Amino acid sequence: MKKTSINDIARHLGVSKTLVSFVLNGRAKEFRIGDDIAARVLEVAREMNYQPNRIAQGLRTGKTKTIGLIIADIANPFFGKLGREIEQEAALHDYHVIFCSSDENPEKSRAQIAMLQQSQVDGYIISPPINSEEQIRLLAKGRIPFVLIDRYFPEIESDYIVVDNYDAAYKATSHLLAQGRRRIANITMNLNLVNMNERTEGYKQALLGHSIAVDENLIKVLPFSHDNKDVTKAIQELLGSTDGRKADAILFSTSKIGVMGIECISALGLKIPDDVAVVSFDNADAYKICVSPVTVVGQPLQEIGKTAVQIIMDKIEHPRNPARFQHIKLNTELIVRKSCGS
Amino acid sequence: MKKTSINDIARHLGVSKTLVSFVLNGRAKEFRIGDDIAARVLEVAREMNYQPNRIAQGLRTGKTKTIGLIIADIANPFFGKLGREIEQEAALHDYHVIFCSSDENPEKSRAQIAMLQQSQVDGYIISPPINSEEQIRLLAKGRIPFVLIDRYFPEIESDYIVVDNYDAAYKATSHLLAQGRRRIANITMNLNLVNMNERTEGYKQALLGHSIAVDENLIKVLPFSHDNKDVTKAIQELLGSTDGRKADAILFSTSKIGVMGIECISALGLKIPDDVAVVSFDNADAYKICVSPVTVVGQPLQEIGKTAVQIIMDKIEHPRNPARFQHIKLNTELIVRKSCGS
DNA sequence: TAAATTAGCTAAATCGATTTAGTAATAAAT
DNA sequence: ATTTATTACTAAATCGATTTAGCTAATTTA
Repeated sequence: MKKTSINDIARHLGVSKTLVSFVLNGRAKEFRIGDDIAARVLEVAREMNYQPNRIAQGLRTGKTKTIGLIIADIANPFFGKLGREIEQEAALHDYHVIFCSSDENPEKSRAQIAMLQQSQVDGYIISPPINSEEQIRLLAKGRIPFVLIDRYFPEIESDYIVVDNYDAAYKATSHLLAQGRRRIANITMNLNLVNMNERTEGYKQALLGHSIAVDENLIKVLPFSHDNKDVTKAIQELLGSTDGRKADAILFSTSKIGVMGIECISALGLKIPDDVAVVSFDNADAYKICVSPVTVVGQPLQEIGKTAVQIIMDKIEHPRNPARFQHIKLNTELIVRKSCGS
Repeated sequence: MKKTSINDIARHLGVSKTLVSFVLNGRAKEFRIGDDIAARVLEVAREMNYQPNRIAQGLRTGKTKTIGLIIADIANPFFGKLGREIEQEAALHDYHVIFCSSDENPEKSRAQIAMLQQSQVDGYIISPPINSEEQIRLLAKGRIPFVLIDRYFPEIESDYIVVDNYDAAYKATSHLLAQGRRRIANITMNLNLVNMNERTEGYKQALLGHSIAVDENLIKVLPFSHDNKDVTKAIQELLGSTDGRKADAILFSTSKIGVMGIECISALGLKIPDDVAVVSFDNADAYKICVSPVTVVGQPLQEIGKTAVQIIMDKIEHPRNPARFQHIKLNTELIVRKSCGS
């Protein structure tokens, strides 16, 4: 049972495949195809269950109706939710998306971009790992539409959609200060990532704004591919000593770190918020049912995803020369729960 | 800066594109291409940064090196993790994957399958919604490789990979019984899904096996697209009355329901495990940092994902006629934490 | 009535690869 | 010296669409 092609329909009706193509593309009027034969084509196409071959269309038109998405890890709910929004918005434009998890590894992302290029995707949405500047620059040269999300490279001209990380961390830290916390720690990861860096900057400025000196010992930067051990060590150093703990509050810069961190805090037998207050980036499900539900910085995932797709679509449909780049910075929302005291 | 094609290389070297194709496919020896010219081709290909056009290859060879994945929701960590495993294993075979979230909606899944067919994917991995039997049957007729995961249709001949849901629920329920619980409830969703049905069957048989009658009032079947309200209602009915609660334990059949459920339990001011013991399917992150960490039924996601891809690859590479179908049933692991008492 | 226009359709090129069938030149065998 | 093999390569068909250029017959205009 081979698939029906445009040729099969043409042969079946004794007309040219040109005619069939015109009709199926809804351009019958434009090319003065007779009403009766046009109707017959549609009818036969349905009868024979004709499905256009997108690969063939793609070869001829240069459009695959596919966008490539590179994120750190689709198993991470933050990216999962983002991916879902992107998939949904893309579907509205009759596009589908190839998901690639880079693990924040520039070598992986390089290989993934290459593969997506070979597959002739029409556009890319990328959350670029550090040290992937060169790949991105190359992409830009290739004139293939792309948007960066979550982070960006200040030195590269491109479209990007991010949240106001500085402001978000500033708000979160201020909230902790307002609850009377003074020795506020920050656990984050590789500060070469702009977004992480901005978060820590916002945290520092909030402290300074309230006339509190920044104590570098309270800032724990985890190695890139962190795991439970790294988090445990950081928490130990901040809260471990029995006589007077170093910190009375922690700002987690990602939910992956935060979830592990809270696990450690519980393991140490400490209570949130009594022994230590907690705020985290990203509104993970886990935070809702936590020992004491965690106050978080919520990101507008739907808007990020939707806008990213829309920018890509716009670039695909209206290739501008020279390009004008959109730099979109969205606001976050501090969702107050119980982890900072009442 | 247009992309380099095989023709460009051929022209540049004054040879035929046939020769170039042979060399680039590593079939130089096979077709007796001279060593020197073969070396030159490779050299020039690198210099000109040649990237094969997979779309063109796909059209000619009929292989797109793409597999389509249809799951309920990529934002759901269960499917996110599964998707990640599938992506990873596929990459090993130089395949990539198009993700589609069906929301358990058969109409969506139908449209997604159609789109994937048009895109000529080489194979499908599908977690089929209820009432999608007809689509699956059609796929089977089309001779395109596919595997079902998480659930299957007993009446359709196909490959599938599932876990032993009956056994998993039996073990989980037995564990609750062993902790002295007697009024054990089950909150699940649409029982037309085989996997959900098997879970509830395992639950019932465990009760009967311990000479406890099944009380249908303790089994709450949530509507298909359930949300917080549905869960709240179920929990209310089970635990709401102040005088003597109906249930002293709950088995949640999915983590999505379970996480919401625990939120409700907390909202009612009840304590786990003192007021009610809890076991849930799926080892969600949230369960690790819960008020009292939740005992769960862990599924072998890596094995499911890996095996699914391997079966698809095998079918793509060795199209068998007549087909022989693999029915794989994997074991689960009961991960005991604190939510059932000590 | 001849020229110009329009309606309705088709042939063939094209996208970028793969693959079959073949050719020309040289070397080996008879 | 002729036939046969072998070596090194190429022309052209093909996959399934889109699209340009053009053709014929009927109709309108001059």
